[in-house]
Amino acid sequence: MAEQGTTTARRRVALTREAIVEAAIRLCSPEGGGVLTFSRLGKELGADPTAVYRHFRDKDELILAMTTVMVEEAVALASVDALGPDRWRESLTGSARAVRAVYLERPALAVLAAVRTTASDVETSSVEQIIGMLHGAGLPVIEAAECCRMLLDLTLAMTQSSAAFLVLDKESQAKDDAAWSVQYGLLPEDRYPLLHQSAARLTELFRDDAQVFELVLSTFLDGVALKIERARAEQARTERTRTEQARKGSALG
Amino acid sequence: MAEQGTTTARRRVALTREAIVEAAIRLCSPEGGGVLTFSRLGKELGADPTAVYRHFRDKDELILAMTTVMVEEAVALASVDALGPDRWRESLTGSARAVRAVYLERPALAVLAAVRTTASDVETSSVEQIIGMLHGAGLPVIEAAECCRMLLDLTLAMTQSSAAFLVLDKESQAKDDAAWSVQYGLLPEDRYPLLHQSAARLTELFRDDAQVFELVLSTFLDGVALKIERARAEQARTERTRTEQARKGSALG
DNA sequence: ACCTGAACACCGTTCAAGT
DNA sequence: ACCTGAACACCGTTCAAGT
Repeated sequence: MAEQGTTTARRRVALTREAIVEAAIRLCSPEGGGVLTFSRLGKELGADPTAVYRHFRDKDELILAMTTVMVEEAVALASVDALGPDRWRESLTGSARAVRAVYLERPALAVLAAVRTTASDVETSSVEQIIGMLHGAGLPVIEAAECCRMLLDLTLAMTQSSAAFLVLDKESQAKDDAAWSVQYGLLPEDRYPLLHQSAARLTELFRDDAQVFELVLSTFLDGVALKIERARAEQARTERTRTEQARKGSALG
Repeated sequence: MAEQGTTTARRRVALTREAIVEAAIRLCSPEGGGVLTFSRLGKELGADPTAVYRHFRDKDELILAMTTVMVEEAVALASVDALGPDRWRESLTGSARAVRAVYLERPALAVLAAVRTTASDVETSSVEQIIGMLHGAGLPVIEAAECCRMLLDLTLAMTQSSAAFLVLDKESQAKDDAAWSVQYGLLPEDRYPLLHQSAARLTELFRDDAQVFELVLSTFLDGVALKIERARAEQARTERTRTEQARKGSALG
């Protein structure tokens, strides 16, 4: 009998920063309703909506704290399979998928969080780890850092875009969906022969943006692989030159 | 003396769909204030805020109309330099940059528009054109369509992300900026040697997300180039086989 | 037929008052 | 020290009333 009262409000929880953040994150998941307002948050906590202001300066500060928690969860999930430099591709793919999955569990938060920076320790060491992996694979440090940042931006941006669609009310979602289906179904073959030919695939991709993300990720990583190959070739070339010069030097000396 | 009255409201315009959309788009640009509300829109039109409801069912319908206009502008700008299949890379780069530029001129609209679909004719023919170019470069039609969709999603997602930051109030922007600078400046070298080494570059990339976009775009297109090479090689292989079989057939016949 | 203005529900936020 | 509840400014939207 931990519960008391007959209201629809959730169990009364001690109002701490952590309890508030936890409740707020819960509200952002589809099961929690997918909307974050002070009114709903107050009900979830069994307290007055404005009580939250005793622990957070404003909504922005609350969102920042929520984001930190979510990022830490994503990083923990992502770095589980931190494989060696020879398997950088699988590692990066796994990390990107983990971030996306954790974010899409709370679309309403993902939309709010994607822009904001959270300077958490665990995130920092994860970035260091990724740079190390790419560097170990053959990329100069600066270039490795660039690739890490690109992957992060790319993943967050596309995830946020998916989240934004999930947050739309059902009506708008249906409107968008219908627009695509109808449009691609009615394309005149003589004016748009190629679109007509690929309409089925394009409709499929629209319905499932996880697939688009996988394709983009794979294509992007192909580009990274190319950078690594080039870097290795360059390194091999300079080493060969150095060896030759050394040989020449010893021959002359 | 076209102007009259002493209010801060703009010139009184005949209330048509086009006039409303034009005014609304203007409000979304930084010069226009960068915020779209019915109140501000009414003032801009010199009419009662609720007068807009005589021409648009709700705000969503207005945003859809605004998005259509902006997309058409972007497409017009993007297809100016539609070069041949041999220069697909420059064409796609130009298109992506054009879309990004047009969207970032009205960050407040970009944020609202990025998810919504607008089935405009001019957009359709632009997509057909891009698929044709990639197909001409050697990609099978379906794969060309996939690449087109990937590029579009990628560009819109990253552009929307940049727009979301521009829409943040100055205070939050400064907070984010400070967070990055401080964090990367204070990283202990012994724990984060690689991050310490690339801190300057990472800070630069954070400050200038146009640069990140260019890098991602280039890396992604490297991946597309690889797909094209593979497709060409595959095609050459099957053609050779067919020729050999034809030769064998004629030798046997 | 089109525009106006009062009204409503909802949002984030403030502040004086309670315990 | 922490929570409550009335109040405020602002938002999108509705609707009866004007012309």
